[in-house]
Amino acid sequence: MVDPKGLASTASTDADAIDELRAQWHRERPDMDAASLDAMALVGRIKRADHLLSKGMKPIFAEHGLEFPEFDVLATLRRVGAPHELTAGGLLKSAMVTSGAITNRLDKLERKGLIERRPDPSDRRAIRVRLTEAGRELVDRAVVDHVANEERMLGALSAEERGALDGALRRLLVSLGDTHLG
Amino acid sequence: MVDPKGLASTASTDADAIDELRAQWHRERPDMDAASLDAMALVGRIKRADHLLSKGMKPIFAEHGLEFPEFDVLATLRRVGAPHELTAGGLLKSAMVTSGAITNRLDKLERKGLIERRPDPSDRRAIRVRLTEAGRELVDRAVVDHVANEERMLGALSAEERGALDGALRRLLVSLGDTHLG
DNA sequence: GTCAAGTATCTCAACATTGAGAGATTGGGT
DNA sequence: ACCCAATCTCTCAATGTTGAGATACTTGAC
Repeated sequence: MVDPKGLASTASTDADAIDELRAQWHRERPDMDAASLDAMALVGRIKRADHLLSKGMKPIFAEHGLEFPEFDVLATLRRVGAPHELTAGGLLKSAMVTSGAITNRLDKLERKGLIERRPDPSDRRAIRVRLTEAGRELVDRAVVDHVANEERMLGALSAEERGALDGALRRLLVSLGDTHLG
Repeated sequence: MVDPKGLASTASTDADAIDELRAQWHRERPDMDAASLDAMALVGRIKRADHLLSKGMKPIFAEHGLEFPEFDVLATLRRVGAPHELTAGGLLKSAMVTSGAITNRLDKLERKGLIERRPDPSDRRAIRVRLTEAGRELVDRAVVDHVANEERMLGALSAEERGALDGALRRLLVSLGDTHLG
């Protein structure tokens, strides 16, 4: 078992699944240098963290009769402010999915009466998607439970650790060009 | 526009899409406290980082005729070492997907001649999945390009930043119980 | 030994997404 | 005015995943 971070004497640093993965690659492919393995480990940790956090969110959304894709649309409409309206294209870019996925999400939400579609008065190719009263009430309730759950899942990290993590991720995102929602 | 990190005077810190999202929520729901918004932002950054990194990996896998799910299985078998063999259950736990997904992945890889399924001699419920020679050669080639690409995508971060990010993510993962691959 | 509970894999329907493409509309250049 | 490229949304087949259930086998308690 390698100790890539040189922290064997630091009792507070426990190993995670990715340390195991890195050690396996190091044993099997000793030709890969440390920087490569570190990159692989970091990307792997981001993926696994996303996976576990997403899994932990599901039950909260389910309590409100939603799944993440639906909540994502409702929350996007909610946070742009009254009249809680965007075009399908605006939603698409914010959600980072393709147009087919947005059509599907809107169909589901429309059937539930949480959003309405109306023609865009200034561009007849576009539609305007708007939260219904029921939709606004639901997302306003759901978001409170959702963020409380997120805080709970991050509970093991101190404010300093969260700040460091957040700052480094912001720099990564900026470098990947993720500078705008729409 | 809020400045949640108090870094307005630090010219080197650019805003990303999540800063925009946070500002929108702050304006629309001033009742949500800073810690809640910070948690939402951090989780959002992890999700967006995963999404962008995953998207950036696709073309590399495609160059080798693979998609991520297939590469994931091949890489898991490769890194356990000779004879590059695991049960379907072992693969399932490492990949964090359900049994149906693993069956599907193995079917595809078997059709391509990259893995073989044989009965487990010591447990007749189980199957042993093994890299073929073609599978081992392919994954050994693909992994080199893959990690080079990962390094490239992380290129904007200094070694110190990567270390801080990695360390904080490890602590998060450990706190979420992600301590073993299998 | 027998039986119940647990485990390993596969099957299958439901669902979300992608990616290519169609249809309608817009807008700039000529 | 006209055209052509770009834009906006929807459609649809293909793909991958989940989650429940079926089947076969193993294990431990009695």
